[in-house]
Amino acid sequence: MSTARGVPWLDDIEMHAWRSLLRAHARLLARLDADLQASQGISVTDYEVLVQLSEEEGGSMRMSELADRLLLSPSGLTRRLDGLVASGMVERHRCPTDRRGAFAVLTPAGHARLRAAAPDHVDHVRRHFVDRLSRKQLEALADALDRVTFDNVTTESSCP
Amino acid sequence: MSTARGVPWLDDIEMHAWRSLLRAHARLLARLDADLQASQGISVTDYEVLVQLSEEEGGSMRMSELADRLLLSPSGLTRRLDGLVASGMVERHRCPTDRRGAFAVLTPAGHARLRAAAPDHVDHVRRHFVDRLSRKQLEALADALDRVTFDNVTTESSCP
DNA sequence: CGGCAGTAATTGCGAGCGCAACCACTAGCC
DNA sequence: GGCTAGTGGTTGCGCTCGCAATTACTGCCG
Repeated sequence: MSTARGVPWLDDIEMHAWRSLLRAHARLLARLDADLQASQGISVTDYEVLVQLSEEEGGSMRMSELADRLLLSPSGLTRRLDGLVASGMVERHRCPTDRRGAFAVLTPAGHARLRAAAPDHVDHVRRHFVDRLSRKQLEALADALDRVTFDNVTTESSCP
Repeated sequence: MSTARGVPWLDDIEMHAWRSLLRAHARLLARLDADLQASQGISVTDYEVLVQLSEEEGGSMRMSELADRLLLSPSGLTRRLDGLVASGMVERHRCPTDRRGAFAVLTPAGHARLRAAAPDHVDHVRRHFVDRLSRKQLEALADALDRVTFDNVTTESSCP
């Protein structure tokens, strides 16, 4: 069976894979967010900011770089950082060599908050995701999903 | 290496699988939404409503049932339907046997809109997702993701 | 029958995010 | 040097969504 344009419809297996991806993502994120909020009073998105910064030398990263890693738009990051700055976990520093630019810098308080929350979050991710899959399944999952992501950057590539 | 609570940290493979899931979902949805919006002027979320209704006998479904299938909260669905009703693709019908309830019903115009958009959307899903994976990979993906979803319903289950 | 707990859908409100417009600044070209 | 194109980050605005409160109704128990 084909669509009007000759494209074959999705069969059961294809549809199943597609819907499973949507469902797994939605439920997993909702669950992890609820769990971390309940046990540590911090959202997963804020937590991810702290993680990214902590992985960088000096706990410091350019805004644009940080936005890329968090899959966030520049404006989204600006406002997310506002909250973290307000609660003293991150500071903004002007870039000395390019005065347009700014760094997000992890404060000692932010680092402490991350260290306090990390064990719980890792535990949640294990319980709801990692520990439900075998080693081979994890590798296969990552491989398949990377194949999907590859070349799916949002940059327009319309060459007729 | 373990966290303070004795939970082992995620190793490279575990972390890779986890981040790949987040990235694949984010990029894929952004891409499909942009593509369908560009080619058919309809959002993927609106499209999904039409799909769910069309799969039901008479193109009609209870609000709560529809919300579940779309992974949407009741209030979210109410407002999403407002838009579709305003553009004439869906109607609300009161339930005759239970006057609290309502049905969302696909109109002929909504059905036509769906038929017009479906080939394009299926094509996009194929190009960015399904056709990038082998049959075995699709099955493995669905299986792994279902294992993650299983029992991850948002219902609280806190029994000490 | 009368009251009351439970349920279906909607509405008020606020959080989070992206796009487009907007500074502030850099860099290249004359 | 001065002008212009381009870049990094922030702000105005609007959209989507979830939670909590609300409305309208059902169904049960006395």
